[in-house]
Amino acid sequence: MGGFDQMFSGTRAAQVVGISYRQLDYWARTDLIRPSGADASGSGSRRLYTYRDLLELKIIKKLLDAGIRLESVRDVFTYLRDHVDTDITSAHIVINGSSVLLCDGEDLIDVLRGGQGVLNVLPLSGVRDEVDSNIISLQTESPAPTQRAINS
Amino acid sequence: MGGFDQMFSGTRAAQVVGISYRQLDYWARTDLIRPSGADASGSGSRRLYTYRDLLELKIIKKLLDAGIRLESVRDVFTYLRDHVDTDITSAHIVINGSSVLLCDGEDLIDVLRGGQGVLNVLPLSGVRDEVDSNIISLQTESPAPTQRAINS
DNA sequence: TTGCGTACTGACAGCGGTGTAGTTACCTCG
DNA sequence: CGAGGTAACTACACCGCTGTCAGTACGCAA
Repeated sequence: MGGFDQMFSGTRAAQVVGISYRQLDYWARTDLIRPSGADASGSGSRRLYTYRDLLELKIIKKLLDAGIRLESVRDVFTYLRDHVDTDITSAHIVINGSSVLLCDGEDLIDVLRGGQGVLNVLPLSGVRDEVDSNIISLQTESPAPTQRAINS
Repeated sequence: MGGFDQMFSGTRAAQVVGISYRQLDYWARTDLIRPSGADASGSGSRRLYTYRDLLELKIIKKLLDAGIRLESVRDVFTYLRDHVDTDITSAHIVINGSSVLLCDGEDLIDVLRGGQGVLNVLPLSGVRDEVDSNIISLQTESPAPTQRAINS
């Protein structure tokens, strides 16, 4: 799947990730996740989301589906962006109160064993697969317009 | 700590657990957790919470503190009460979507390794300790009234 | 350039959860 | 029994999030 250079409109991004446009809009307006390709610039303009944006959107959705409050998800992403530079598709995200780790293997088990509070553990193994799969199936159902590399 | 036969008023229960009375009241009214000793029967009446109620309240608080939505916590407790009979102070609560497990040791690691969605893991090791400790310290600050076995 | 499609925008409603404050009535003590 | 303290009750406000709908204006194809 060589979708790294693809750009996705707001509408398409919401479809791929499986959220409502309203949610996407609200998250962008309230700075949870803004489109990296192009931000909105008024009525009728187009947001452009990168492939990496879509992965992040999917992670947010998974956390919400797991019952995490959006307000907590905000804290998680703020922390992640300030402290974690590595590729977000590796391993597991482990949320321990206000700290967030990326770990796997024995590290993961250590964290688990050492915990006193609630841990939220999100395996990232399926995130990319699901996004890729949705990009393809939606492309089949409603192909992108003529212009290259824009999914809208 | 031989508090198993103790009864706690609503006010005291909220103090011990570290929540507002408003929260406790709302949770009781909306059936998240009702007092097992005695339910409210009108203005001026007294709720009575058992020690086990306090443990459950504490678990709820810990889940909320971890950013879990109250609505999700409701689902967890509904499931727990329907499916899990064992002593709730053992091991770890593992929430996997809409299913909830109590497990520890290798079971815990198996669940973790097999997961595709987000897991919420709550170690129960400290719950009893914290509740006990708070019962004692609050008893010292503001002792129970003369009537025996009622903490109010 | 024009016209159409539609993405963004703004407004408002509804819901859940929590805080605040006043009222009612129970409970306990003297 | 009566009085006082206070727990339960009720009302309402506020906030965050999500859904719905109508208006505005951008973007693209002809």
